[in-house]
Amino acid sequence: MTAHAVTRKAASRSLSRSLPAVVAADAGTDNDAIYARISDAIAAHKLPPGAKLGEEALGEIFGVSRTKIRQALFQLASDKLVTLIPGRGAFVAQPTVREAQEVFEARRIVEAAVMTQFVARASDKDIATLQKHLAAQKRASAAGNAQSRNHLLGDFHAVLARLAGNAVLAEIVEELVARTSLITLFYQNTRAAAASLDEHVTLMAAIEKRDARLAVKLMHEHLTDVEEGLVLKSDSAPALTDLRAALGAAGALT
Amino acid sequence: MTAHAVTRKAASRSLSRSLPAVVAADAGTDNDAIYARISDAIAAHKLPPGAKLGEEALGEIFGVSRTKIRQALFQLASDKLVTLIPGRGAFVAQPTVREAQEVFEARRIVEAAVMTQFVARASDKDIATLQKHLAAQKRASAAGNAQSRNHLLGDFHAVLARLAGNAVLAEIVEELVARTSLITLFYQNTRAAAASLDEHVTLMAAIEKRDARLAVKLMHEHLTDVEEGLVLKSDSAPALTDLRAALGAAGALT
DNA sequence: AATTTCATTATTGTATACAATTTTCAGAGC
DNA sequence: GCTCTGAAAATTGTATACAATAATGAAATT
Repeated sequence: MTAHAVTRKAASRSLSRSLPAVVAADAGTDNDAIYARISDAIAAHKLPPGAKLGEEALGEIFGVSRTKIRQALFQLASDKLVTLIPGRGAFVAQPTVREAQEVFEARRIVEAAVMTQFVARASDKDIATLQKHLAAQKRASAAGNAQSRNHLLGDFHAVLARLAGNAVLAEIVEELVARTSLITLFYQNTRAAAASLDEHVTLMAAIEKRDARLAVKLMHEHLTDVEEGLVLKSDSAPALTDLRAALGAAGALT
Repeated sequence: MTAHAVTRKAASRSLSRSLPAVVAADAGTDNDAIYARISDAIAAHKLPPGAKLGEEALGEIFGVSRTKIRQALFQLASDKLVTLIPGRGAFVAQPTVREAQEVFEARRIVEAAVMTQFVARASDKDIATLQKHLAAQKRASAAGNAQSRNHLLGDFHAVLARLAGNAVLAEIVEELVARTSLITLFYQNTRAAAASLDEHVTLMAAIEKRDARLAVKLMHEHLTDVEEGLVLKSDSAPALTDLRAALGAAGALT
């Protein structure tokens, strides 16, 4: 009984699951497929912060009972993507300015360390993997696919962390990246995503030269740049959304 | 609808809930009281790694249905204290050597940063809070209460992180501290806990002098010392335990 | 005697049913 | 017209029931 099975989160969260696949339609109702679909919808800005996530409504959309929906919602809450208000239900989280700052501060700390480790330990194959990922970012950006591009821009950090070799740190980064995507929705992003891509390119160059000090410095600046691109949005969003539309109806009877 | 309620984890995990309280007996069956009781039992080494956590058995002990037990188990799995094997059930996690190393590496990175921030931002009141906590550690140690002492030794790090002002980092530290307590069970701790206490005292001195550089260095060394105090245990534990005994029977009909 | 097979038992996974709470909104009162 | 009250509706919280899967153990076969 060595028993080191998935701890659920590890299996589900992996942002790095291949990019295109079927984006909208029915992607099965496997246990954490529901988690992934809601999470993706939030990351893709289909579900605005504050949106009510009714259990029965979600159950109808996914064609499962409230039981599984609740599981997914609890997990999303544990990842801070959803806020549970006892007796009232689940809502897409609305990160505060303070929380946003703290997330970026945490990312600078953790990802700087991750970068150091990556440059020190990475094999040529690891670097090649990262290069291919960067190429995919460029393609999505050139193709004008904003959703895919944004997903990949965040995923780049997750992949880098995973390749750095410390799974504990990698999971922390993945969680923080997911929260960041929610933050970028809630606060206007004045900087073009193109700037982020450029910085990834510069970062990659430092990595290829195995210049750890430079790479860490660039990562730090990159994250600060992204944070500074955010500004407190004037007011808040509508908060009421058609769940079925946002999640790309897949449930029973149309 | 500002709606920033508890996200469940935040409310439940806080190691810092006051120390003594009722340790064994029935501490209610509030939603996350169950999480806390199981978590504490693991941290207190009442439930050995590998122990089966049957849903029905736990339900009887706590006097609730499997529904709530399942919630708690999922949450524990998300915190890596419990391993869920699909179709087989829940077991107290058995951290690998690799995982243990990664946790300590992560702690060094995060807690060094936390220390920097604490020294920079802490008010005199914050430092006093920490001093009082250190006094409690000394008392528990002097009293020979191993369980309370161990709890407080870990809690010290969590309190420090919480006082440093970044809630995101604080939660990460709390999670890592909880995992550490599980690790220290699975691997022999050759270093006496007294050594840990000594290092906390030294750490506190550096903090009082507001010597950030020294405090960070000491924190780094402290965590490395603790890690080096661990050795791969000869073989594994019994893995079969009487749940009711471990959790301090509180359920119905004795 | 050891191993395989298969029915039995136990446990987990999911759905449904019921209880408790909150929301909604009509109507009374000011 | 506005606010307060309270019953009805809707939604969440919890328990139970059923289905599916895994563990157990006895009988049969080699």
